Amino acid sequence: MTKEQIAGVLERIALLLELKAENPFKIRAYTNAARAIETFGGNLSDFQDDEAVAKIPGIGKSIALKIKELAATGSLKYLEELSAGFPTGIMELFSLSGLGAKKIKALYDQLGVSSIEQLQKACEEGRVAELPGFGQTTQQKLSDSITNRAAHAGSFQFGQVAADAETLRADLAAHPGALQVDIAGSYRRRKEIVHDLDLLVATKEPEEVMKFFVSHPLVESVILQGPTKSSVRLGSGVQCDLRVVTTAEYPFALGYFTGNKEHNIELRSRALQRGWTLNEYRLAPVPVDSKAKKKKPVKKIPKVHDEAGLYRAVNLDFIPPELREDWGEFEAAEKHSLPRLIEKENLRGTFHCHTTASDGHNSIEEMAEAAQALGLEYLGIADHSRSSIQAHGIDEAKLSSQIAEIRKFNEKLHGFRVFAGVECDVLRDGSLDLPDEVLSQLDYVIASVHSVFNLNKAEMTARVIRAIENPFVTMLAHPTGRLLLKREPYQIDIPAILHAAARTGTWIELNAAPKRLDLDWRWWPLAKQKGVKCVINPDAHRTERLQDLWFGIGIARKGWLTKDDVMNCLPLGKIEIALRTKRER
DNA sequence: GCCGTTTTCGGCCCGACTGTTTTCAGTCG
Repeated sequence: MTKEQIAGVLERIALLLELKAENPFKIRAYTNAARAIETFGGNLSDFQDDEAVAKIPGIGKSIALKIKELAATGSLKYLEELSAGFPTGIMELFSLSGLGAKKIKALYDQLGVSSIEQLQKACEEGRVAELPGFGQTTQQKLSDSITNRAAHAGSFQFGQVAADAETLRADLAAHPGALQVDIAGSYRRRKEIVHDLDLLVATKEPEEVMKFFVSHPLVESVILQGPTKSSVRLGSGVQCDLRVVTTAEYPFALGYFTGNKEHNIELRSRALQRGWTLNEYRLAPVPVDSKAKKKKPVKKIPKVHDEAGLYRAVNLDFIPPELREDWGEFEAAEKHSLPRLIEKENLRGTFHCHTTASDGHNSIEEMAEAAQALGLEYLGIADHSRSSIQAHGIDEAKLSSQIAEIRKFNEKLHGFRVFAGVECDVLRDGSLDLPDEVLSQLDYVIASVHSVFNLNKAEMTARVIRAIENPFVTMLAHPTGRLLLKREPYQIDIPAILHAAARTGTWIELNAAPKRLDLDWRWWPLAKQKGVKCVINPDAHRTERLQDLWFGIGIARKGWLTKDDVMNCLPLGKIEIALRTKRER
């Protein structure tokens, strides 16, 4: 049984306990345990070892035994007993916004509603509005919620919401009443998937700013509106919350709404150690507790004017937003060993781009011009090889003429260079789609898997390792083949791939296209530890998409990478040497 | 049900907003 499946069972138990109106802290214990299992990164091959499982913070004896039973038998008696009290369909009601356990229980007990379909019918017949505690408005909201639930499912690729987010940020910043504006939340942490947008404004005119926000043209409907907090639904379907605070509160609110839950808990506990409580508004002395036997000496609360001041107050270096995942950043910030993360300006060129020769939409000249406009010094052209029929892959003859075209084009350029490459398919057996004689004429080669995704882990891993053992292969593109929210990664042993990449000196791509963002940020610290170099590529099929490099920078920062870890931060002269050195290994 | 560098018992985050109420329960993040 996988971690995810176990976590799913624990979450289900929590919901059932909620329906039974159990002790809320017991319910939270199950929710916490689910999260603990999900995010547990340690080495635990066997969930049947209940003593080891109980050592995971948030999991105790009782839940560890239930996990053991699950892992051993695939089922859980406790869950079956709990489930017996309710029809199976009732759980889906939790997915509707505005519906929690209490209301679901009331609908079930009094109307016999136990599925979304039955709820819809009850709303249409006006029976919901007649229940005590419900009314016309609630009935209408539930009905709307059912109609829109597919569109509001609530997961978006970062790139799908970025344009709206930046428009709102800019328009709010232009409002005369807005003193400071940021997009906080998972967006600021550059998560590859976001569920909502959290905007924050410092102002002396909260009502004016709120009014401006809820009537913005991107807003489709207003979910709730108050003096300090409003929530709206944008036309794209994403929910967007705005919090309004004073300038003095701003750094606390920005910190509070940026860090993930675990990061914030750690930050608050550090404040508590010093005798302070931390919330989204301020740092304050812990309220005097009459029951306390001894009084803790309270340190003087320092003045905080910005986020850096907030971290300084608890003896930490400033932690960049991308790292606020409770993933080792506190230890590093304490030891002053946080890396100096890569920035957009560090990029000097990029490699994985397509032209009209295969499935791109622009010519070599147009792509080169766009790269220059972005301030880059070099651009690699890598069209698909012949096996990628769907992408109009090119054969040896076409590739040869493209190489000649690029060489000739370079003669006209000054201070900028186009490199001739190819995105060469890795065939089923790990051999490459083009012979070495052809590959040797190029400046570099990208190896990519575009077919036969369904191999088992061992076969896929061996296939890719064979490909990158070819000395002409410079880099491995999108190593897991995932398409965020659309296609799962294929089965592949990433640590083994990284090991092989370190051995052969092969660079690993961080594909910056927002639908991929592959290799995932969670693997980059391991890559770095093994000495594997990163290359950030936009996989651009048209000039505008070169700007996707920006998404790649966000993920590289999340992966703790510096400019020294990323090959395309090298200037032109040095990258030319690096490309030659790779194939001479 | 989990946890403990004061505690093995007694805490466990809490503030914002809405709708249905006449002072608050439910939901959300």
